[in-house]
Amino acid sequence: MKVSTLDALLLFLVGHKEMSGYDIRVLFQTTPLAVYSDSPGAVYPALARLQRRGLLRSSAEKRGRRRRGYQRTSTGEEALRAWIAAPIERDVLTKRTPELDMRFVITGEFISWAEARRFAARCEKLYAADLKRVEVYRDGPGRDMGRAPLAALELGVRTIRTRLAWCRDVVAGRVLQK
Amino acid sequence: MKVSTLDALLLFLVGHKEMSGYDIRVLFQTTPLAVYSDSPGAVYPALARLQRRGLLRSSAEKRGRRRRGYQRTSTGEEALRAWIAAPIERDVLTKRTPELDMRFVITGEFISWAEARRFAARCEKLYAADLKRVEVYRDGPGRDMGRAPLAALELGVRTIRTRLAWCRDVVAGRVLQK
DNA sequence: TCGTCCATGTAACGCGTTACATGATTTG
DNA sequence: CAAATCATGTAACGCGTTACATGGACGA
Repeated sequence: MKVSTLDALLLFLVGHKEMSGYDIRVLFQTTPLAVYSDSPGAVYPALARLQRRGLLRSSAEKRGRRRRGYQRTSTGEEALRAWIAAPIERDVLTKRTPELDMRFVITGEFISWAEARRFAARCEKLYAADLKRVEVYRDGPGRDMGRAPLAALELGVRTIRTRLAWCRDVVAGRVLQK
Repeated sequence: MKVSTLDALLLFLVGHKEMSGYDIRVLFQTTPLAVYSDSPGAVYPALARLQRRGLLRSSAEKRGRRRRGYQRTSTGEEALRAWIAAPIERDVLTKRTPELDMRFVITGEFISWAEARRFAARCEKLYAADLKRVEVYRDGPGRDMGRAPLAALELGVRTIRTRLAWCRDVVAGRVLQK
């Protein structure tokens, strides 16, 4: 059962503690980690889709209140575990980093910190390869670029270095010291 | 005349040198700077839309060949200049960085390197403010987060620091030395 | 009861994705 | 001429965006 990143995030949040669409919207407005839209047109349909697919279940009405609380089903848990265990696609590394970060967080909270470290270790290897590739491009076909593209490429290199170093620090347990 | 980031990139590319949809697809496949999809279902409709809006013009058929070469119209140039001159939205800084990088490159190539530096200077100020905001969050409500979210937040901080330092280097002319 | 939050939803629209369908040109 | 490659397009689908609609809860 394949799910999107937003789906996975919703499955994670709702399983951790019963939540309503409104709760999620508030959460998305107030924490800097959630990169997702808090607009009703994004959240409510996403929840409804997950319910229709059987990954979520909703307590229709609690105490006569008109508030819809969602919980994760066992099928939903399977889907979430599958999402966490999926291989890391290359383009996620540099082009969809928020997705990668989200996955790290969910892995750490839903599975274990140790598993999150293993995830970081895998990313480290991929970033190391990626860094080489970009540097090769910069020193090869990148030669005849203008100043602005070259500078942007340099930013790309630095960004990968930053993320690579962070992975190493997570693996080595150096990341929460300071 | 409002245009998307992809629109702006197409307007830039096509004005620099007459290009076909296929040329653009090949470019998107081979350069690491272009974050955009090279799928025909993305490129051709985008070009067609721009032509329908009068921002691009196409030489129907060159020498009986069935290749559609696009050029920028004067309206298209206006739209591109407007896109470059637009204010920098906050969420672009951290949530849609490829867009920001693209804008830096286009500014440098289409206007001037000096203008690109001014753009970097504006980003620098915004990043400095952003860094403070995220650090405040980390030391405030971020206190009661788990290890993984905290580590992700740390990555966020480092990423902003990297981009901030890059902006400073661009402004100071230190970015292409080494 | 009137306004103001809380809370959920829906409709129109744009756009990207995947997949398929061609036509034209080159190469063997 | 057949096969590969160049080059353009379209159709179905999913999903996010903006904007609007609704309806209960609660205080003044």
